[in-house]
Amino acid sequence: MQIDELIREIINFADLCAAGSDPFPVGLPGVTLVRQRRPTYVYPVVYQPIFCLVLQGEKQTMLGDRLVRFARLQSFVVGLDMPAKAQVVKASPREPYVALAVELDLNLINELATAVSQGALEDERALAVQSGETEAPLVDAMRRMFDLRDRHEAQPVLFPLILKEIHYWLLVSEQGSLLRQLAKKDSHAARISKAIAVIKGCYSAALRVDDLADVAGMSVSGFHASFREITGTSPLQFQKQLRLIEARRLIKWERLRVAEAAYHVGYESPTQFSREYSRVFGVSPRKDRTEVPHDLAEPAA
Amino acid sequence: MQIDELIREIINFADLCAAGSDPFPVGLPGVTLVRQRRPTYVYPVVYQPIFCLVLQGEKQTMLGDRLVRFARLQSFVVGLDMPAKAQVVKASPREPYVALAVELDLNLINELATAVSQGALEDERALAVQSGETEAPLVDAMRRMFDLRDRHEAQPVLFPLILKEIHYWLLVSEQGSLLRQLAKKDSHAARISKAIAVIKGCYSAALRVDDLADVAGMSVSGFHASFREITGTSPLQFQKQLRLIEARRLIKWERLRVAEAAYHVGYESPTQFSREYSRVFGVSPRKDRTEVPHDLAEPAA
DNA sequence: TATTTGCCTGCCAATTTCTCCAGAAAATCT
DNA sequence: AGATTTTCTGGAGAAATTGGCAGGCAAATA
Repeated sequence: MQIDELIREIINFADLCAAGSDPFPVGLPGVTLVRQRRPTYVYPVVYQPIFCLVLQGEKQTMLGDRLVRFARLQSFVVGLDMPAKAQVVKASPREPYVALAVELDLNLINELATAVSQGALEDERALAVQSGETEAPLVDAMRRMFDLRDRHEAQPVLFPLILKEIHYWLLVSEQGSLLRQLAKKDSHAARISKAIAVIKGCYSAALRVDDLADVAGMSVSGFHASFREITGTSPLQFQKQLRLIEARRLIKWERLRVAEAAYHVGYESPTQFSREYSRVFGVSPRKDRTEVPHDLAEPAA
Repeated sequence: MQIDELIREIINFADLCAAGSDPFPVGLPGVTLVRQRRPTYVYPVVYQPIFCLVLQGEKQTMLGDRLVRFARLQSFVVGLDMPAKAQVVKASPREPYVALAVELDLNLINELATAVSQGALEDERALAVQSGETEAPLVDAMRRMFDLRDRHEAQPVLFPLILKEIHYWLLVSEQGSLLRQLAKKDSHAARISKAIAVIKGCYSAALRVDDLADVAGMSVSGFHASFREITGTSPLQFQKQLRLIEARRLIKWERLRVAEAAYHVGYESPTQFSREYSRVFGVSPRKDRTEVPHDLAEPAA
């Protein structure tokens, strides 16, 4: 079966590039391969719009109050920039967690959507992260895309085509509900997306929820409800996550002092910053700064 | 008249067991006798499905915004787990408030309902607590049930029969509208009942009304409306009552510290907890903890 | 006497609940 | 079928709840 072929192929490739655990590029723009030899702790991430096909092992992510789990041949589609918590739950050196991811291009989605949507689209429940079994044509397209990685002469021509094809299949797949919504002007999803862009754009600035609702063109309460429905969190929590994740980066990798990091991401009181930091990461910022940065991979609890 | 007989009999019995004011068992499972020698303050209770026949004195209960009053030979039927406020308003040492109560078994109700409902049931207005004059066969059945209390040899055979009979009469009585509705799958009452089960099951967890509505299979606004119609209160108030009543128990009887009690019943901020507690009980939690627990019975205001 | 601890109160912004209403859908009647 | 009534849904907006924080008080502790 082609699928097993793809899996074997990719896993071999991953073994060769034993570069480590962080996602690493495969030679195609926007395409990355993720591999983990061990279950990990829960770690916070910021997703971008992405399509990720799990080939081996299992992973779960938490969006606010929601928990989704992905196993072999399942996949997830993220349609929005989203902070989340992820955890690889099944992985071993013999059988590591392996997944192939492609960044999505929302412009491309919009473009395709106009061509696709004849029938009036139903209002489906659209979540920021959709998951489920991967439809066969998608797996196949991913395989063909992956095969392009060292056909340098073919890439410039074929890669855009396959990318477009993947976007198409996603758009019409079951998991594509959010993408379809996003393409629809004035849908809730599209409005929330606009608001999220604002939050991301200035996450270190003081944020007034009223203004966001305004940007989205919704009532404050309606905005809250939709926001939660789609992202699984409230606007403020969303922003807080972004802030803290960035702060952590500043602290662990840029070695900023705690207070500096706090101010940098928009906190006015280092006290408050410290409290929230500890609550989210389980470690105080001071500690994170002191300790040597280490690999994500850890024996699972 | 047989009724007077029953009353005299029970009152005598109650005098014998001068155990005090709390409801006390009469030797039949699920059957209790309530006696109060004095009017009481308003006190919060959590009803279970129950049928309660008032024999002497008067009592009133408040469900949210509704006030119902029960006097001699009136009775009330509670079909749902319901927090409420009760108050004995007419009682004296010479003529105490006396009532006989039987817990109801909703499974039994369902069972009987299928046997009973030939005619398509009308949609009647169904309230969580129904009250009114007690129909004669019911009083009679209650009398016969009460007489079983010391016929230990007859109990195993006759008690289930009488219980069933009582359920039957309730189901067809005027006060049985809620019971009839509950038995009907997909009725509003049945849906709300499901939601209430959820609330009760985890009243100390963060609860989202959207989800409750989901459980009930109704729109949020429809859910609100139905919930209020049946219970006389809103979902949040309902949950809050449960929380605070439990918290009060923890504070007065288990002697938990205020903050602990707050966390225990699901508040994340003792501040807020304290505020609400005072509002509902008229006394700050601190005070309730400090003061010696005392009897419910107090001279009425 | 000074400090600490536990709690209450007021204030603020965020979040959620809840009412109300218009339009859609379903049921009922003609 | 078509008309009418009833019921339901979804959304806006007002109102309430919530949690955080600062200030204060009073009892317990040092």
